[in-house]
Amino acid sequence: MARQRRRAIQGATIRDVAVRAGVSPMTVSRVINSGDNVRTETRKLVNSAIRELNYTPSPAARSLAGSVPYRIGLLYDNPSTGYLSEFLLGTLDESSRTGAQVLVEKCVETELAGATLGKLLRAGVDGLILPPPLCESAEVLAEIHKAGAAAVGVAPGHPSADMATIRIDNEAAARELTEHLLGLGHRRFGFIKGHPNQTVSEQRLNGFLAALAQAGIGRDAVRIEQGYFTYRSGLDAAEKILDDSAPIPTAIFAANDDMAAATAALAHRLGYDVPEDLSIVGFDDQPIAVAVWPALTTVHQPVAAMARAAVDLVMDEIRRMRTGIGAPRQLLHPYTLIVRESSGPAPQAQGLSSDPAPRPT
Amino acid sequence: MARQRRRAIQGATIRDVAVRAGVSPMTVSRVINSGDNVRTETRKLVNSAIRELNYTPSPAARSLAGSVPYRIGLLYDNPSTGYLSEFLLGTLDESSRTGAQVLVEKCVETELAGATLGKLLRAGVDGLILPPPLCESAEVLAEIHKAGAAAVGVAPGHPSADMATIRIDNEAAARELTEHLLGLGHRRFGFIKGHPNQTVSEQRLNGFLAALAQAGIGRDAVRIEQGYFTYRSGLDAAEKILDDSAPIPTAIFAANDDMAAATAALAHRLGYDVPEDLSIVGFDDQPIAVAVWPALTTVHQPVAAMARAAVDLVMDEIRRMRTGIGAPRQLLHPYTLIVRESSGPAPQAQGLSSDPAPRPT
DNA sequence: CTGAAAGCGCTTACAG
DNA sequence: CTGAAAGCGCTTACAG
Repeated sequence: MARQRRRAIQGATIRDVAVRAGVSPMTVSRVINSGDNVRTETRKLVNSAIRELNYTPSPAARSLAGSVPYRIGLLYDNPSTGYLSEFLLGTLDESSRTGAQVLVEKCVETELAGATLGKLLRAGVDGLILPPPLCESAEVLAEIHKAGAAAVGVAPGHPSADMATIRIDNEAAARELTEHLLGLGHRRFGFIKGHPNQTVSEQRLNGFLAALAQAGIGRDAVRIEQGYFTYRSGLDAAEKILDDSAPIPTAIFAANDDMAAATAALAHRLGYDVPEDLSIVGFDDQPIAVAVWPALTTVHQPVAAMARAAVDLVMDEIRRMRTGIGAPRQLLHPYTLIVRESSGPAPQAQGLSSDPAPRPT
Repeated sequence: MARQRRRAIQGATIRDVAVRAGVSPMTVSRVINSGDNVRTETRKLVNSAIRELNYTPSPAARSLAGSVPYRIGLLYDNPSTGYLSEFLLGTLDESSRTGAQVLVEKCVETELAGATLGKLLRAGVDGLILPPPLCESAEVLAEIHKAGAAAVGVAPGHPSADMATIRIDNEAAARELTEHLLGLGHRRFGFIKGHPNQTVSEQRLNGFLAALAQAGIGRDAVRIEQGYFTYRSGLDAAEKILDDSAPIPTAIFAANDDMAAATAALAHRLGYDVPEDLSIVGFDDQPIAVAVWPALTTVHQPVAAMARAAVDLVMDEIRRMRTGIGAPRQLLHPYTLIVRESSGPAPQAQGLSSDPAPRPT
């Protein structure tokens, strides 16, 4: 009779919550799943019991009991491995915590996004997480909408009426980073743009230009080149800026860290000291930012946290699609300016330098 | 009464196997877990029933019934982001499939591995997955052993009596890659070693040297430099090889792709054509191998598959630790030689070239 | 809107 | 060496 079973080391179970809230386990189940068919008052009671007990449903039990599990698709399209690894870190963390099942699929070519997406949908995916640049692919979004699946876009340019989004304020961040450079006395700039298929590229440029405009610096003191977020493209763009300009800028703002790292590498090759002769700043705070020397001044984008939020949000969205109530949520995450060694006082910082740094050989 | 429950889409259950074998589910459970306390004949019966029904135990049910859920820790120490992202991809995939809970923790400094590990153990982790180089950290392994936790080492140098391991045959792969170069007529080589804290570095070198020895090529035709698996270290090593050698080698084997990519970049900078003047090969087949131009000839290491196997294996190990029966499993995964554009016929391949490529400027 | 019953597939703890 | 019973934490399918 007295079968002793060591109590799971875990924490509270659905029964504990039920007892605490004075309802049946069934009602708790309803609250954590759809929230539907439960009186508002009851739901509140249950929710606070959940919070007090710090209850998390057991994924194993859930999946065993045969609830249609939350099947989430993560469709990605060749972002940098630095971004991807941090994104996956956050996803793994949160999916483990919540017991969500995540199917990952790489979209080999953007043109094939539709096919890859179809594969996920056929696998029974209820919702999708779309990191950049897929979050802005009209084709992908249309397909998802058609299939009636939930979606969360990570780092799109703008909030959306059709899907939940998680973003940072790229324009404000770029402005702040530029103000940092202005504060160091820089007055002649280079800017390497991001890939044109992402709105954030434009926003980072806009923030940069806004800061310059506010400081009264004319467009003739700025050399802008197109990049595509890759190291290679950064190298090409930096080459154009550093080879053709006379005098060269005293600071270059690259729209991401990969391109900033490439710019630093090229600057060294050309014999410039960073930041003595040339300050360089990036964006994103990816691993490469501290892997290079000097470490890059940049804007930290909380990629892992955004991925964690995406997992939660897509589960919310799946529930929302099932109940049909509410609108997709739009989250704004905080960014942080990270000042490291790649930015320093402008050379001859007596205002508008008329004495450009000599071009070494 | 007639409660219809949709039968799990899955396949056979433990009961199906029991019926087929004419035993109770309990006996089947014994067979799949320890194999102990079961008559040899009975075990055979059960095993063939398992095979015929293609039965796989449900991880969710196991974890639920076992009351102690499988909590797995993934401790990593700063591998390349390319490796990490692929590793996480595999981990996410398999943990999602099996319902295992994975806690990921980055080990900021190798010296602090103990502390980070303690954190995971306190969080109730039953088993650990250790990607390189932690799989070879004596301190970490001792700590795990002391805590009585299960462990799986991914890509250590050798099988281990104390933990399960998943490896590829690095020496054979390096030999095969070198034979590819020999087949192209190369007779003067450079080799960039991997980080000395990993046995695989040594094994890749050994495989390389073994192939040369077999081809009757003396050590004087080989220039070996130390690298540390990073792009930066590859640059430094390549510089030594290409700056100081006269004549330069016609082929350079870098112990991973990052260093091979760096070598290619330096070669271009110095005005050499790859593979016209110089063939370059890497190892691992990470994303950077196809991101650079020319794409790298390399050895594909199935990192994602190894990570998936690690998740399964650590669950096996956790069960094994609980039952105390059996020995840790040692898995060997297949590698694949991938020939791309960075390797080609040796210049003036009329045997031992006495007419070295001119050094361009 | 809410709950009692049955069951998901497996294991632990007993009893032979 | 083997099995019947109870239970892991949750959900589905009913019944109110």
